[in-house]
Amino acid sequence: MPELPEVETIRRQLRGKIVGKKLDGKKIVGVRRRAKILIIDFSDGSSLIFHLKLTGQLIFDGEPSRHTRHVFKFSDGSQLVFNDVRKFGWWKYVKSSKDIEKTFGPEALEIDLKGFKDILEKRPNAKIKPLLMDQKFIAGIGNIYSDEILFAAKVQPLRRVKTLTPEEIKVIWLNIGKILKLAIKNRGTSENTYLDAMGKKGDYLKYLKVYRKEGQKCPRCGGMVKRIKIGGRSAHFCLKCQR
DNA sequence: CAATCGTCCTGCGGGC
DNA sequence: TGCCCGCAGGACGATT
Repeated sequence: MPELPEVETIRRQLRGKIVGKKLDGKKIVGVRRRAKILIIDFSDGSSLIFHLKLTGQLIFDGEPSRHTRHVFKFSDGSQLVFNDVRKFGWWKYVKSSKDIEKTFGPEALEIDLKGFKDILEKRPNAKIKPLLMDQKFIAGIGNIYSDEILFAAKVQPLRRVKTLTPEEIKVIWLNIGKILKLAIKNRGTSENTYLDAMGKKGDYLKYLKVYRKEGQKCPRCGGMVKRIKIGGRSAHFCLKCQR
């Protein structure tokens, strides 16, 4: 499912392909990302925005299939194919993307340690995993990367914010940057249906340590990886080395 | 008021 | 082999 690294991968690939082209007569001047939203900007200030949700794909010059929801055709004959098996994703044209952009918290890759500490202080009773996935709190992290970030930080997903030590907070913050950047470098995680804008799978799957590894041995300590439900969503963590 | 639950949707895998 | 059931999940609205 497309989280920050996957959408960022698509953004970088698309930028090189479509900036300068025209869509319905409007000139494309940029391709941006905010949280998990992809934004195509036009010269008149309007934008086309996309949320890929769980199974959305945006493939440049892709071949339409039975899961294709829309094909955007550029004036030079190239096209952008929007596929979505589960139909949770959406796209819309807006006069301005400002309103939607301000509904999100700070970008996960832009917040500094002090800023991270400051926002954590506002939610002392929250469980850390759902909080990392709350887009109004911090933008871009979903189920896969929240599990992986907390594993790297050796922190259990159920830990309450107020019980975290300053050192643990720092290590969580460090790993938000480290893991998201490494995932971008690998063009994301193709755990299920995700494909990048070139129609290729991402390579981060091989780096996953706990996500969907229930019952397997922890690669760090040999302990058991467990899956639990937190607020109806699955969370994976090592029983032994995550505290 | 924050946390949880139901909802949207389809493909897949487990169980029999 | 085939069918049924349950599960997966982002985000929003409703509910507790």
